[in-house]
Amino acid sequence: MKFKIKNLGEFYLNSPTSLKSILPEIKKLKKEIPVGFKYQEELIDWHYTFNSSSEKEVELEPIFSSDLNSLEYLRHTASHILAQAVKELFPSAKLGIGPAIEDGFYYDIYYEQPFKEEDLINIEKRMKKIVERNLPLERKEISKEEALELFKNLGEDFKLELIKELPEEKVTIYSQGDFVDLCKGPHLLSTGQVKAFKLLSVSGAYWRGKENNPMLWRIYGTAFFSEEELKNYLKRLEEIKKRDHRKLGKELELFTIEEDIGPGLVVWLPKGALIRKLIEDFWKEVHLQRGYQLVYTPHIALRDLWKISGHLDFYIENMFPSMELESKAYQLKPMNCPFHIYVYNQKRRSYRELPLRFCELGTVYRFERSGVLHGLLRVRGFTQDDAHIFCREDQLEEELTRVLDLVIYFLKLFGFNEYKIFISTRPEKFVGSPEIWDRAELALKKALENKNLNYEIDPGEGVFYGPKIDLKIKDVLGRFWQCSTIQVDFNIPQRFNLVYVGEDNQFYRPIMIHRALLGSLERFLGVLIENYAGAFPFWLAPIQLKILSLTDRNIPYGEKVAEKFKKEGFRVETDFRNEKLNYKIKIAQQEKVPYMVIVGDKEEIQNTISVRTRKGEVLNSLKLEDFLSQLKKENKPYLSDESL
RNA sequence: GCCGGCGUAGCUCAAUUGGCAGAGCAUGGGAUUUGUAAUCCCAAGGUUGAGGGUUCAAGCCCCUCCGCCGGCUCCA
Repeated sequence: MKFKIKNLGEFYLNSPTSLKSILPEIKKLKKEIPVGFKYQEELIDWHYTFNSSSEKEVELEPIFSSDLNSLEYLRHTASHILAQAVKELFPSAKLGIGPAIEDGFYYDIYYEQPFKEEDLINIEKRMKKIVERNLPLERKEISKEEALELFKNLGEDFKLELIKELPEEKVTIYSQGDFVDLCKGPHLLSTGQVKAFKLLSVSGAYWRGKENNPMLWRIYGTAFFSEEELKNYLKRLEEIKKRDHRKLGKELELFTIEEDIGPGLVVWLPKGALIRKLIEDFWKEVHLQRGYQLVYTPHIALRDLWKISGHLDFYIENMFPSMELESKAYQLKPMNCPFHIYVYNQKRRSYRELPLRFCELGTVYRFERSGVLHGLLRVRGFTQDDAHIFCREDQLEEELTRVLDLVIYFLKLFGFNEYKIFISTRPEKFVGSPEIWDRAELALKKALENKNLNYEIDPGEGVFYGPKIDLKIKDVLGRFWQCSTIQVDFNIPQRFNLVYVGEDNQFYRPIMIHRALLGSLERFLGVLIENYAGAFPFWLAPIQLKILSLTDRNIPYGEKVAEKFKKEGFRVETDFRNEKLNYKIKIAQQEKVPYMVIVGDKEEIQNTISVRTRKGEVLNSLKLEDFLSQLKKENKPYLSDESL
C-alpha cells in the first residue's frame, strides 16, 4: 500500500499495520511530526490501520499542532487521561462519555459521591503523573461481543449501553497502560504529548442529557499544545468574567433583577433604559423607512386565542398559567403573532396589498425553569423586536432577502460582522405539504445566496410549522450568540383562515414570516454590554460627556459649557464636587464616559476646554465650537459600511 | 425542575475550634481649592436571604423554603 502524504512524501506499507509503522521513516526527515491526518474528510490518527489492499494508494493530509483540528486529538487524549486518573483514584467510578469540545474536553463519570473542587486538584495531580509516565496509546478493533465481555468485566455499565447501540459489527477501543476505553478516536501517540492542561469545573449532568436518567458528574477541563496557549486561554476566561453583563449591569447601573420582584424579570434602570430607548427609536425609524407598519398589542389576551393558534397544544409548558376573571380565562402572551393576525384580518386583503409587514417591540412572557435563568440572556419576560410579514408565495424569496438585508444592516451597526447561519429543514412532524416545504426551503437558501451568505443545514431541526434561518453573531471575544431568527409559517395562516383575493378573484392563503432581528432587547443588550465591555459607543453612551471642574472658581464657567452641550442635545453630567481632578477622572473612567471635559482657570481665560477621552487621550485647549462639530459627526449609529 | 456550590451594610469582601458582627468604597457632615485613574478627619449604616431546630451561646452545626452561580435540558 502506498501513502502519499502532502509535503512529506510517499511511504509504503505491506501488511495491514497501523500508520505508526512509517513513523521511523518520517522521523528521519527531521521535519515536524504530524499530530494526525485527514483522510477523506475524516480525522485519523497514527494508530489507524488500513485493512484492505483494495486501495492501492492513499492520500493523507498531515495535521500539525498549528492546525485547529489538532486540538481534537490532544483534548480527546486529555479526556482519557482524566478518566484514567479518576479510575485510579476512585476505582468504583463508572465512565460515561468524554469528548473533546469547543474549548476543551469533559468526561461524564458516575460516582456515589459528588466530586468536589479539592478532588479536582488531586485528579489533576494524578493526570500529571500519567502524562509523566508517557504511556503509548493503542488502538484495537474488536467485535461487539468481545467489547461487551471486556466492559462487563470492567463493570462499565454505561459503556455496555453505548456498545449495544452502535450500528457497526466492530468497535474500536483505545488503551494506555492499564486503562481501556471505548472510543473511535482520534488520539495522540502517547500521554506524554499532553503538555498543558487544566481542570476547570465539575457539575452534574444527566446521562445522555435525559432527565430520568441517573446523574453523572461532568468534569470540564481544557488542554493546549503549549503552556503559553493555556495561559492565554485562562486570561481570556478572566476577560470574559470582567465583561460579564451581570457585573457591568450593576456597576454601570443599567438594569437589575430583584428577588422581591421575581426571577427572570428585568427592571431597566435610567441609564440602561436610555440605551434601550436609543436602540428602539432607531429601530422604529428604520422599520418605517423600510415599509413596515408599527403596531401595539396587549400583554394578555383571552386564552382561547392561544387555542386557535395552537400554542396551547405545542407551547404550553413555556406559558404562564391562565388567569380567571369574570368567568373568562386570560393568558399572558408568549408570542406576538396571533395579534398581528388580527391586524391583517381587519379587512379583506387584496393580492395588490401584499406584502404587509407589521412590526412591534412586543413584550412576551415565557415560563423558563428556574435553573436556566441567566442575567439578561435568559429571562421570563422580554421584548422581541418582532415583525410578521404576510406575503404571496411568489414574494417569499424577495421578502426573505429584504429581511436578511435588514438584519445585516442592524448587526453591522453594532459592529457584528461575522455570523454563523443555519437553515433548519423539515422535521418528522410537520404541517403543510412536502412540496410547499421544499419551495420554502429553497426560498431561504436563495435569499441567503442573494446576500452571499454562507450557511449550514440543520436537517430536520425546523419548527413543525415551517423552515427557518437562525443567525448567530460573533462578538469581539469570538463567542457566538443566537439572536436573530427568521421563520416561515404555513400553520398559523391556516389556523386563522387567512386569505387574500387574487387577480382571478379567488381566495388564496398568504404565507407568514416571523422574524426577530435583534432577538430580544434584553438578550441583545446583554450581548452588547459584553461586546463593548460596558464602554458603549458615543451614540449609545448614557452619559456622553462629563464636565469636570478644577476648583470651585470654575463652576460658573463649567455650567456655561455644560449648557452649550445640552443645547445641542448631548447627554451631559457635571462633577463640580470639591474633589481633586484625579479623583473625578477616576470616577468618570469607571462610568466609561466617552469624553471628560475639564475646565480650569486656564480654559476659562482662553475660553476653551480640555478633553480627555476614556481611552486616555488628552486634547488641551480646544475651541468649544470645534469640539461640538466633531461630536455632531460622531453622534450617529456606527456603520462600518456606508453603502448599506 | 435536577446535581453541586454560594447567600454577612447600597457595593466588594473579612470574622480562628460555635464565644461581644468588622474593613474599604459609596452615602451624610467638616477641613482642603486641587491640572489628567482615589486628599484628610468625623458620623451614620446590620433581625448575617426567610422560617424552624440543636446549644449556656449560632454568621458558623442540623432541617425546610427562597434566590443566585456553574452545569444538564431548552431557547429570544
